[in-house]
Order: sequence, then structure tokens, then C-alpha cells
Amino acid sequence: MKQMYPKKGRVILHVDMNSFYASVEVAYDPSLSGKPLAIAGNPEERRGIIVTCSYEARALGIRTTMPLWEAKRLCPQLIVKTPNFDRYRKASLAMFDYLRNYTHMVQPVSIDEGYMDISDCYEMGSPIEIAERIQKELNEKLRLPCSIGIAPNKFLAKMASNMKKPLGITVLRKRDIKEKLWILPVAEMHGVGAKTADKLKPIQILTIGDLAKADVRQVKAILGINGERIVARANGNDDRPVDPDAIYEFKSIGNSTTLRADTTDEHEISTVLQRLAESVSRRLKRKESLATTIQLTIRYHDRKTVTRSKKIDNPIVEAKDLLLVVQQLWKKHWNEEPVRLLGITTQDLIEKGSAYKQLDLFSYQEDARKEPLYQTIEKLQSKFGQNVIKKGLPSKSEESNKKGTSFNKDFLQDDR
DNA sequence: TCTGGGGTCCTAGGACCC
DNA sequence: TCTGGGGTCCTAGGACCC
Repeated sequence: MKQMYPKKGRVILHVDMNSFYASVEVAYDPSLSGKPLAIAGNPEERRGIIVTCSYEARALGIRTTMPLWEAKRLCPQLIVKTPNFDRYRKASLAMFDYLRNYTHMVQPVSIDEGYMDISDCYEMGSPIEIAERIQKELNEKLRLPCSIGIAPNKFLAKMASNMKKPLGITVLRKRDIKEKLWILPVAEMHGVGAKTADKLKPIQILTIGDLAKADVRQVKAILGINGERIVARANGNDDRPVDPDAIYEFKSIGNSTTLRADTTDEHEISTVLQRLAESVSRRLKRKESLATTIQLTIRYHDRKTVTRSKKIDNPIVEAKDLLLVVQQLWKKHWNEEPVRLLGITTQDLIEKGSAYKQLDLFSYQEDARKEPLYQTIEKLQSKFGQNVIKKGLPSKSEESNKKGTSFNKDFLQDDR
């Protein structure tokens, strides 16, 4: 039936929860409603920065990433809570489950925002009606406010949701971009940060409109391939699909921690690395993954940060194996200056299942003896498919068809 | 006695191979 | 008697985002 209708443009929503962590806390404890509330790390551990804050706090000048002591000085009556990620994950689960009542074409991009492709939802009402209903029901049923952008593609939807907060709904059609988008400073563009804005300033690109009208070759010469992309986006063009499976395709898993105080004490450092290795190992196991690249991050007292990594032949997941590689990297690369932060990140992840396939590859080659390698590879590919080696979690509908439950478990189980 | 922790994507140089 | 050209892999760093 659907194919009888002419193919029209897409309708994409970007749903962006307003000050999510703070809103979740208010939902749990309504007595916090209307008060200046901030979520911040533990000041005792030197992690006291504002992660999120309520709009009442923002009105008093509190900003994300502001050190806690500064926020307190600015606003002594500020209510401060340490983050409860379990709680936020549960709220996020409920929120995305709710969105999937409309369509399975929901792509979470972080704990508190996601895209929906509602092109096929015309029977549920107009895009604005759908957005209004989503916003109203999230606010009433979950007590979580959001802003929603409605547009023909992801980029415009993302920019639109940002235009009115909190509880905004903004439509941004291609014909609206001149008035609504082009007037904004170029740094407001998603994907353009301070550094990029600085590079664009000398060629008189100050607004998104300037970028839209700029010479692509000139921008590309300065920014590389990203230049081409942002000029297209500034003109309202973006054909990235909404991909409900993207969330499975994680590329790295890591943990890092800022130490209570800078240190050169190798015993202490070793203890911290041990703890990080255990945490990363646990998370890898939960996602049934193994790693072949292990990266050590060291941030020094002066905030200079170096990363050192090692690719290994056999995929690993046990904490002791991760630690072994990390200790080697540490010994080889530490410059003996006081350390502020340590991190372990695993990359080039493979699925547990395909680790066996790799062993298979090995024995296959043994058997094959002098058989040309490309023949071996062709055989393996016919046996296992193209993805003999590369990671790609189960995929598609197999997982997400289970009413989203296993998806959510996976997404939310992660411990930050 | 500023500036957390989780990620993604891109670039670039050198090693190595044919 | 002077140094091609293409490709991949590994490593490190940077920009950006929430």
C-alpha cells in the first residue's frame, strides 16, 4: 500500500531532554521542583564540576563544566547532588521505550537525546501533532521535559531542537533556514567548535549563512573533508539515515579517572590501573567483546595528555591481561612527572563469537598449507560471511524485535 | 588553588609490501 | 650515483559532542 504514495521528503524528529539529570532528580523528588539544582561530581575527589543544572540554576549564572566551588560562590543556596547514573539509565530506558510506540526508527545518540524518522507515521497525525503528543506525554507520564526539532533531516532537526528550550517545539524546513539558521554564529553549528570557528574567522566566515555561501574549495582547503560536510549542512543538506542499530556498533570501551592529587607514586598508580582494568574488563564481558588494541592515557600535572597504545595478536578481555599490556605501556612511556589522570581504553573490539572464528582462521591456514591465501579467505568468507573478523553486534531486528527489552538492557547496563 | 568522563571521527607520518 | 607509486597497518594526536 505504502508504495502507492509518491516518495516524499523525510520527516525527522530530534528529541532532546532538557537538563536531563537534573530533571530526573526532580521527577524522583518533586520537592526539588522550581529550585536551583545542580548535578556535580564529588568535590572531595577533585571532580567537582557541574555536569548538569536546572533552569533555575542557569538563571543564576550556573553553567555546565563550571567548577563546583565557583558555582557555590556564585549561588550559596544551590542544591547539589552527586550523579546517580543508574537512575538516569532507567529514565532513559523508559523514555526511548515510549518513543518506540510511534516507530521502530528510533536512534538514541546519547543517554538523553535521539532521532526518530516519522516519515511513515502520517496516520498518527501531522508531524507537529506527533511532536506535541510526545512532549506532553513524556512530561506528564515520566515528568521529563524535552525539546523537539522537526525537519527533513538529522542536522536540521538537531539545530531545531536547540532553538527553543525548555519544552520547545521548532519546525525547521529548508525554506526556513535563511531566517532561522543562517543568522546564527557559525560556532553554534553542530560539528563546529571553537577551533574550527577560529579557522573560519580569517576568511570572513562568522555566521552559518557565511558558511553556506562560502566557496567549498576554500573551506575544504582549511578544514579537509569536514569542510565539505559543514558547507553542505549549512545549506540544509544532510542525507544520513536514522539508524536504530547504530547503538550496537560501539568502537571502544574505556574508563578513566582523575586522581585525588597529582602523584608520582608508582604503587598508587599501579593500584589505580588495576581498578581501571577490572572495570573495563567487566564492561567488555558484559558486551561479550574482546579487545585487540589497548590504550593507556596519561594526563600530567600540567594537563598535557598523552595516549600510548598497543595492538596485540590475540584478543583479550581478562583484567590481568589488560593490565599486563597497560603496565608495559606505562613503563615504556611515563616521563616521571606527576600524574593527574589515568585511563584505559580498549579498541578494535571483536565479538566473542568471532574470536572463535579467528581461531578457525588460524587452523584453516594451517591445514591449507601452501594454498594461496586469497583462496583461504574466499572459503572463510563463504563459510562465515564478509564479517569474519570485524566487530558488528548481532544486528537488526533479531535484537530489537524483542520489544526493545534486550536492546535497552544492553544500552543501559553500561556502567559509566 | 579552574577545567570530569564517556565516546566518535579524522588526519598524518612511518613501516612495510609489491 | 640516486630514489616511483600505490596500498595497508599501526600509532599518536586533535576536534568535537553530550
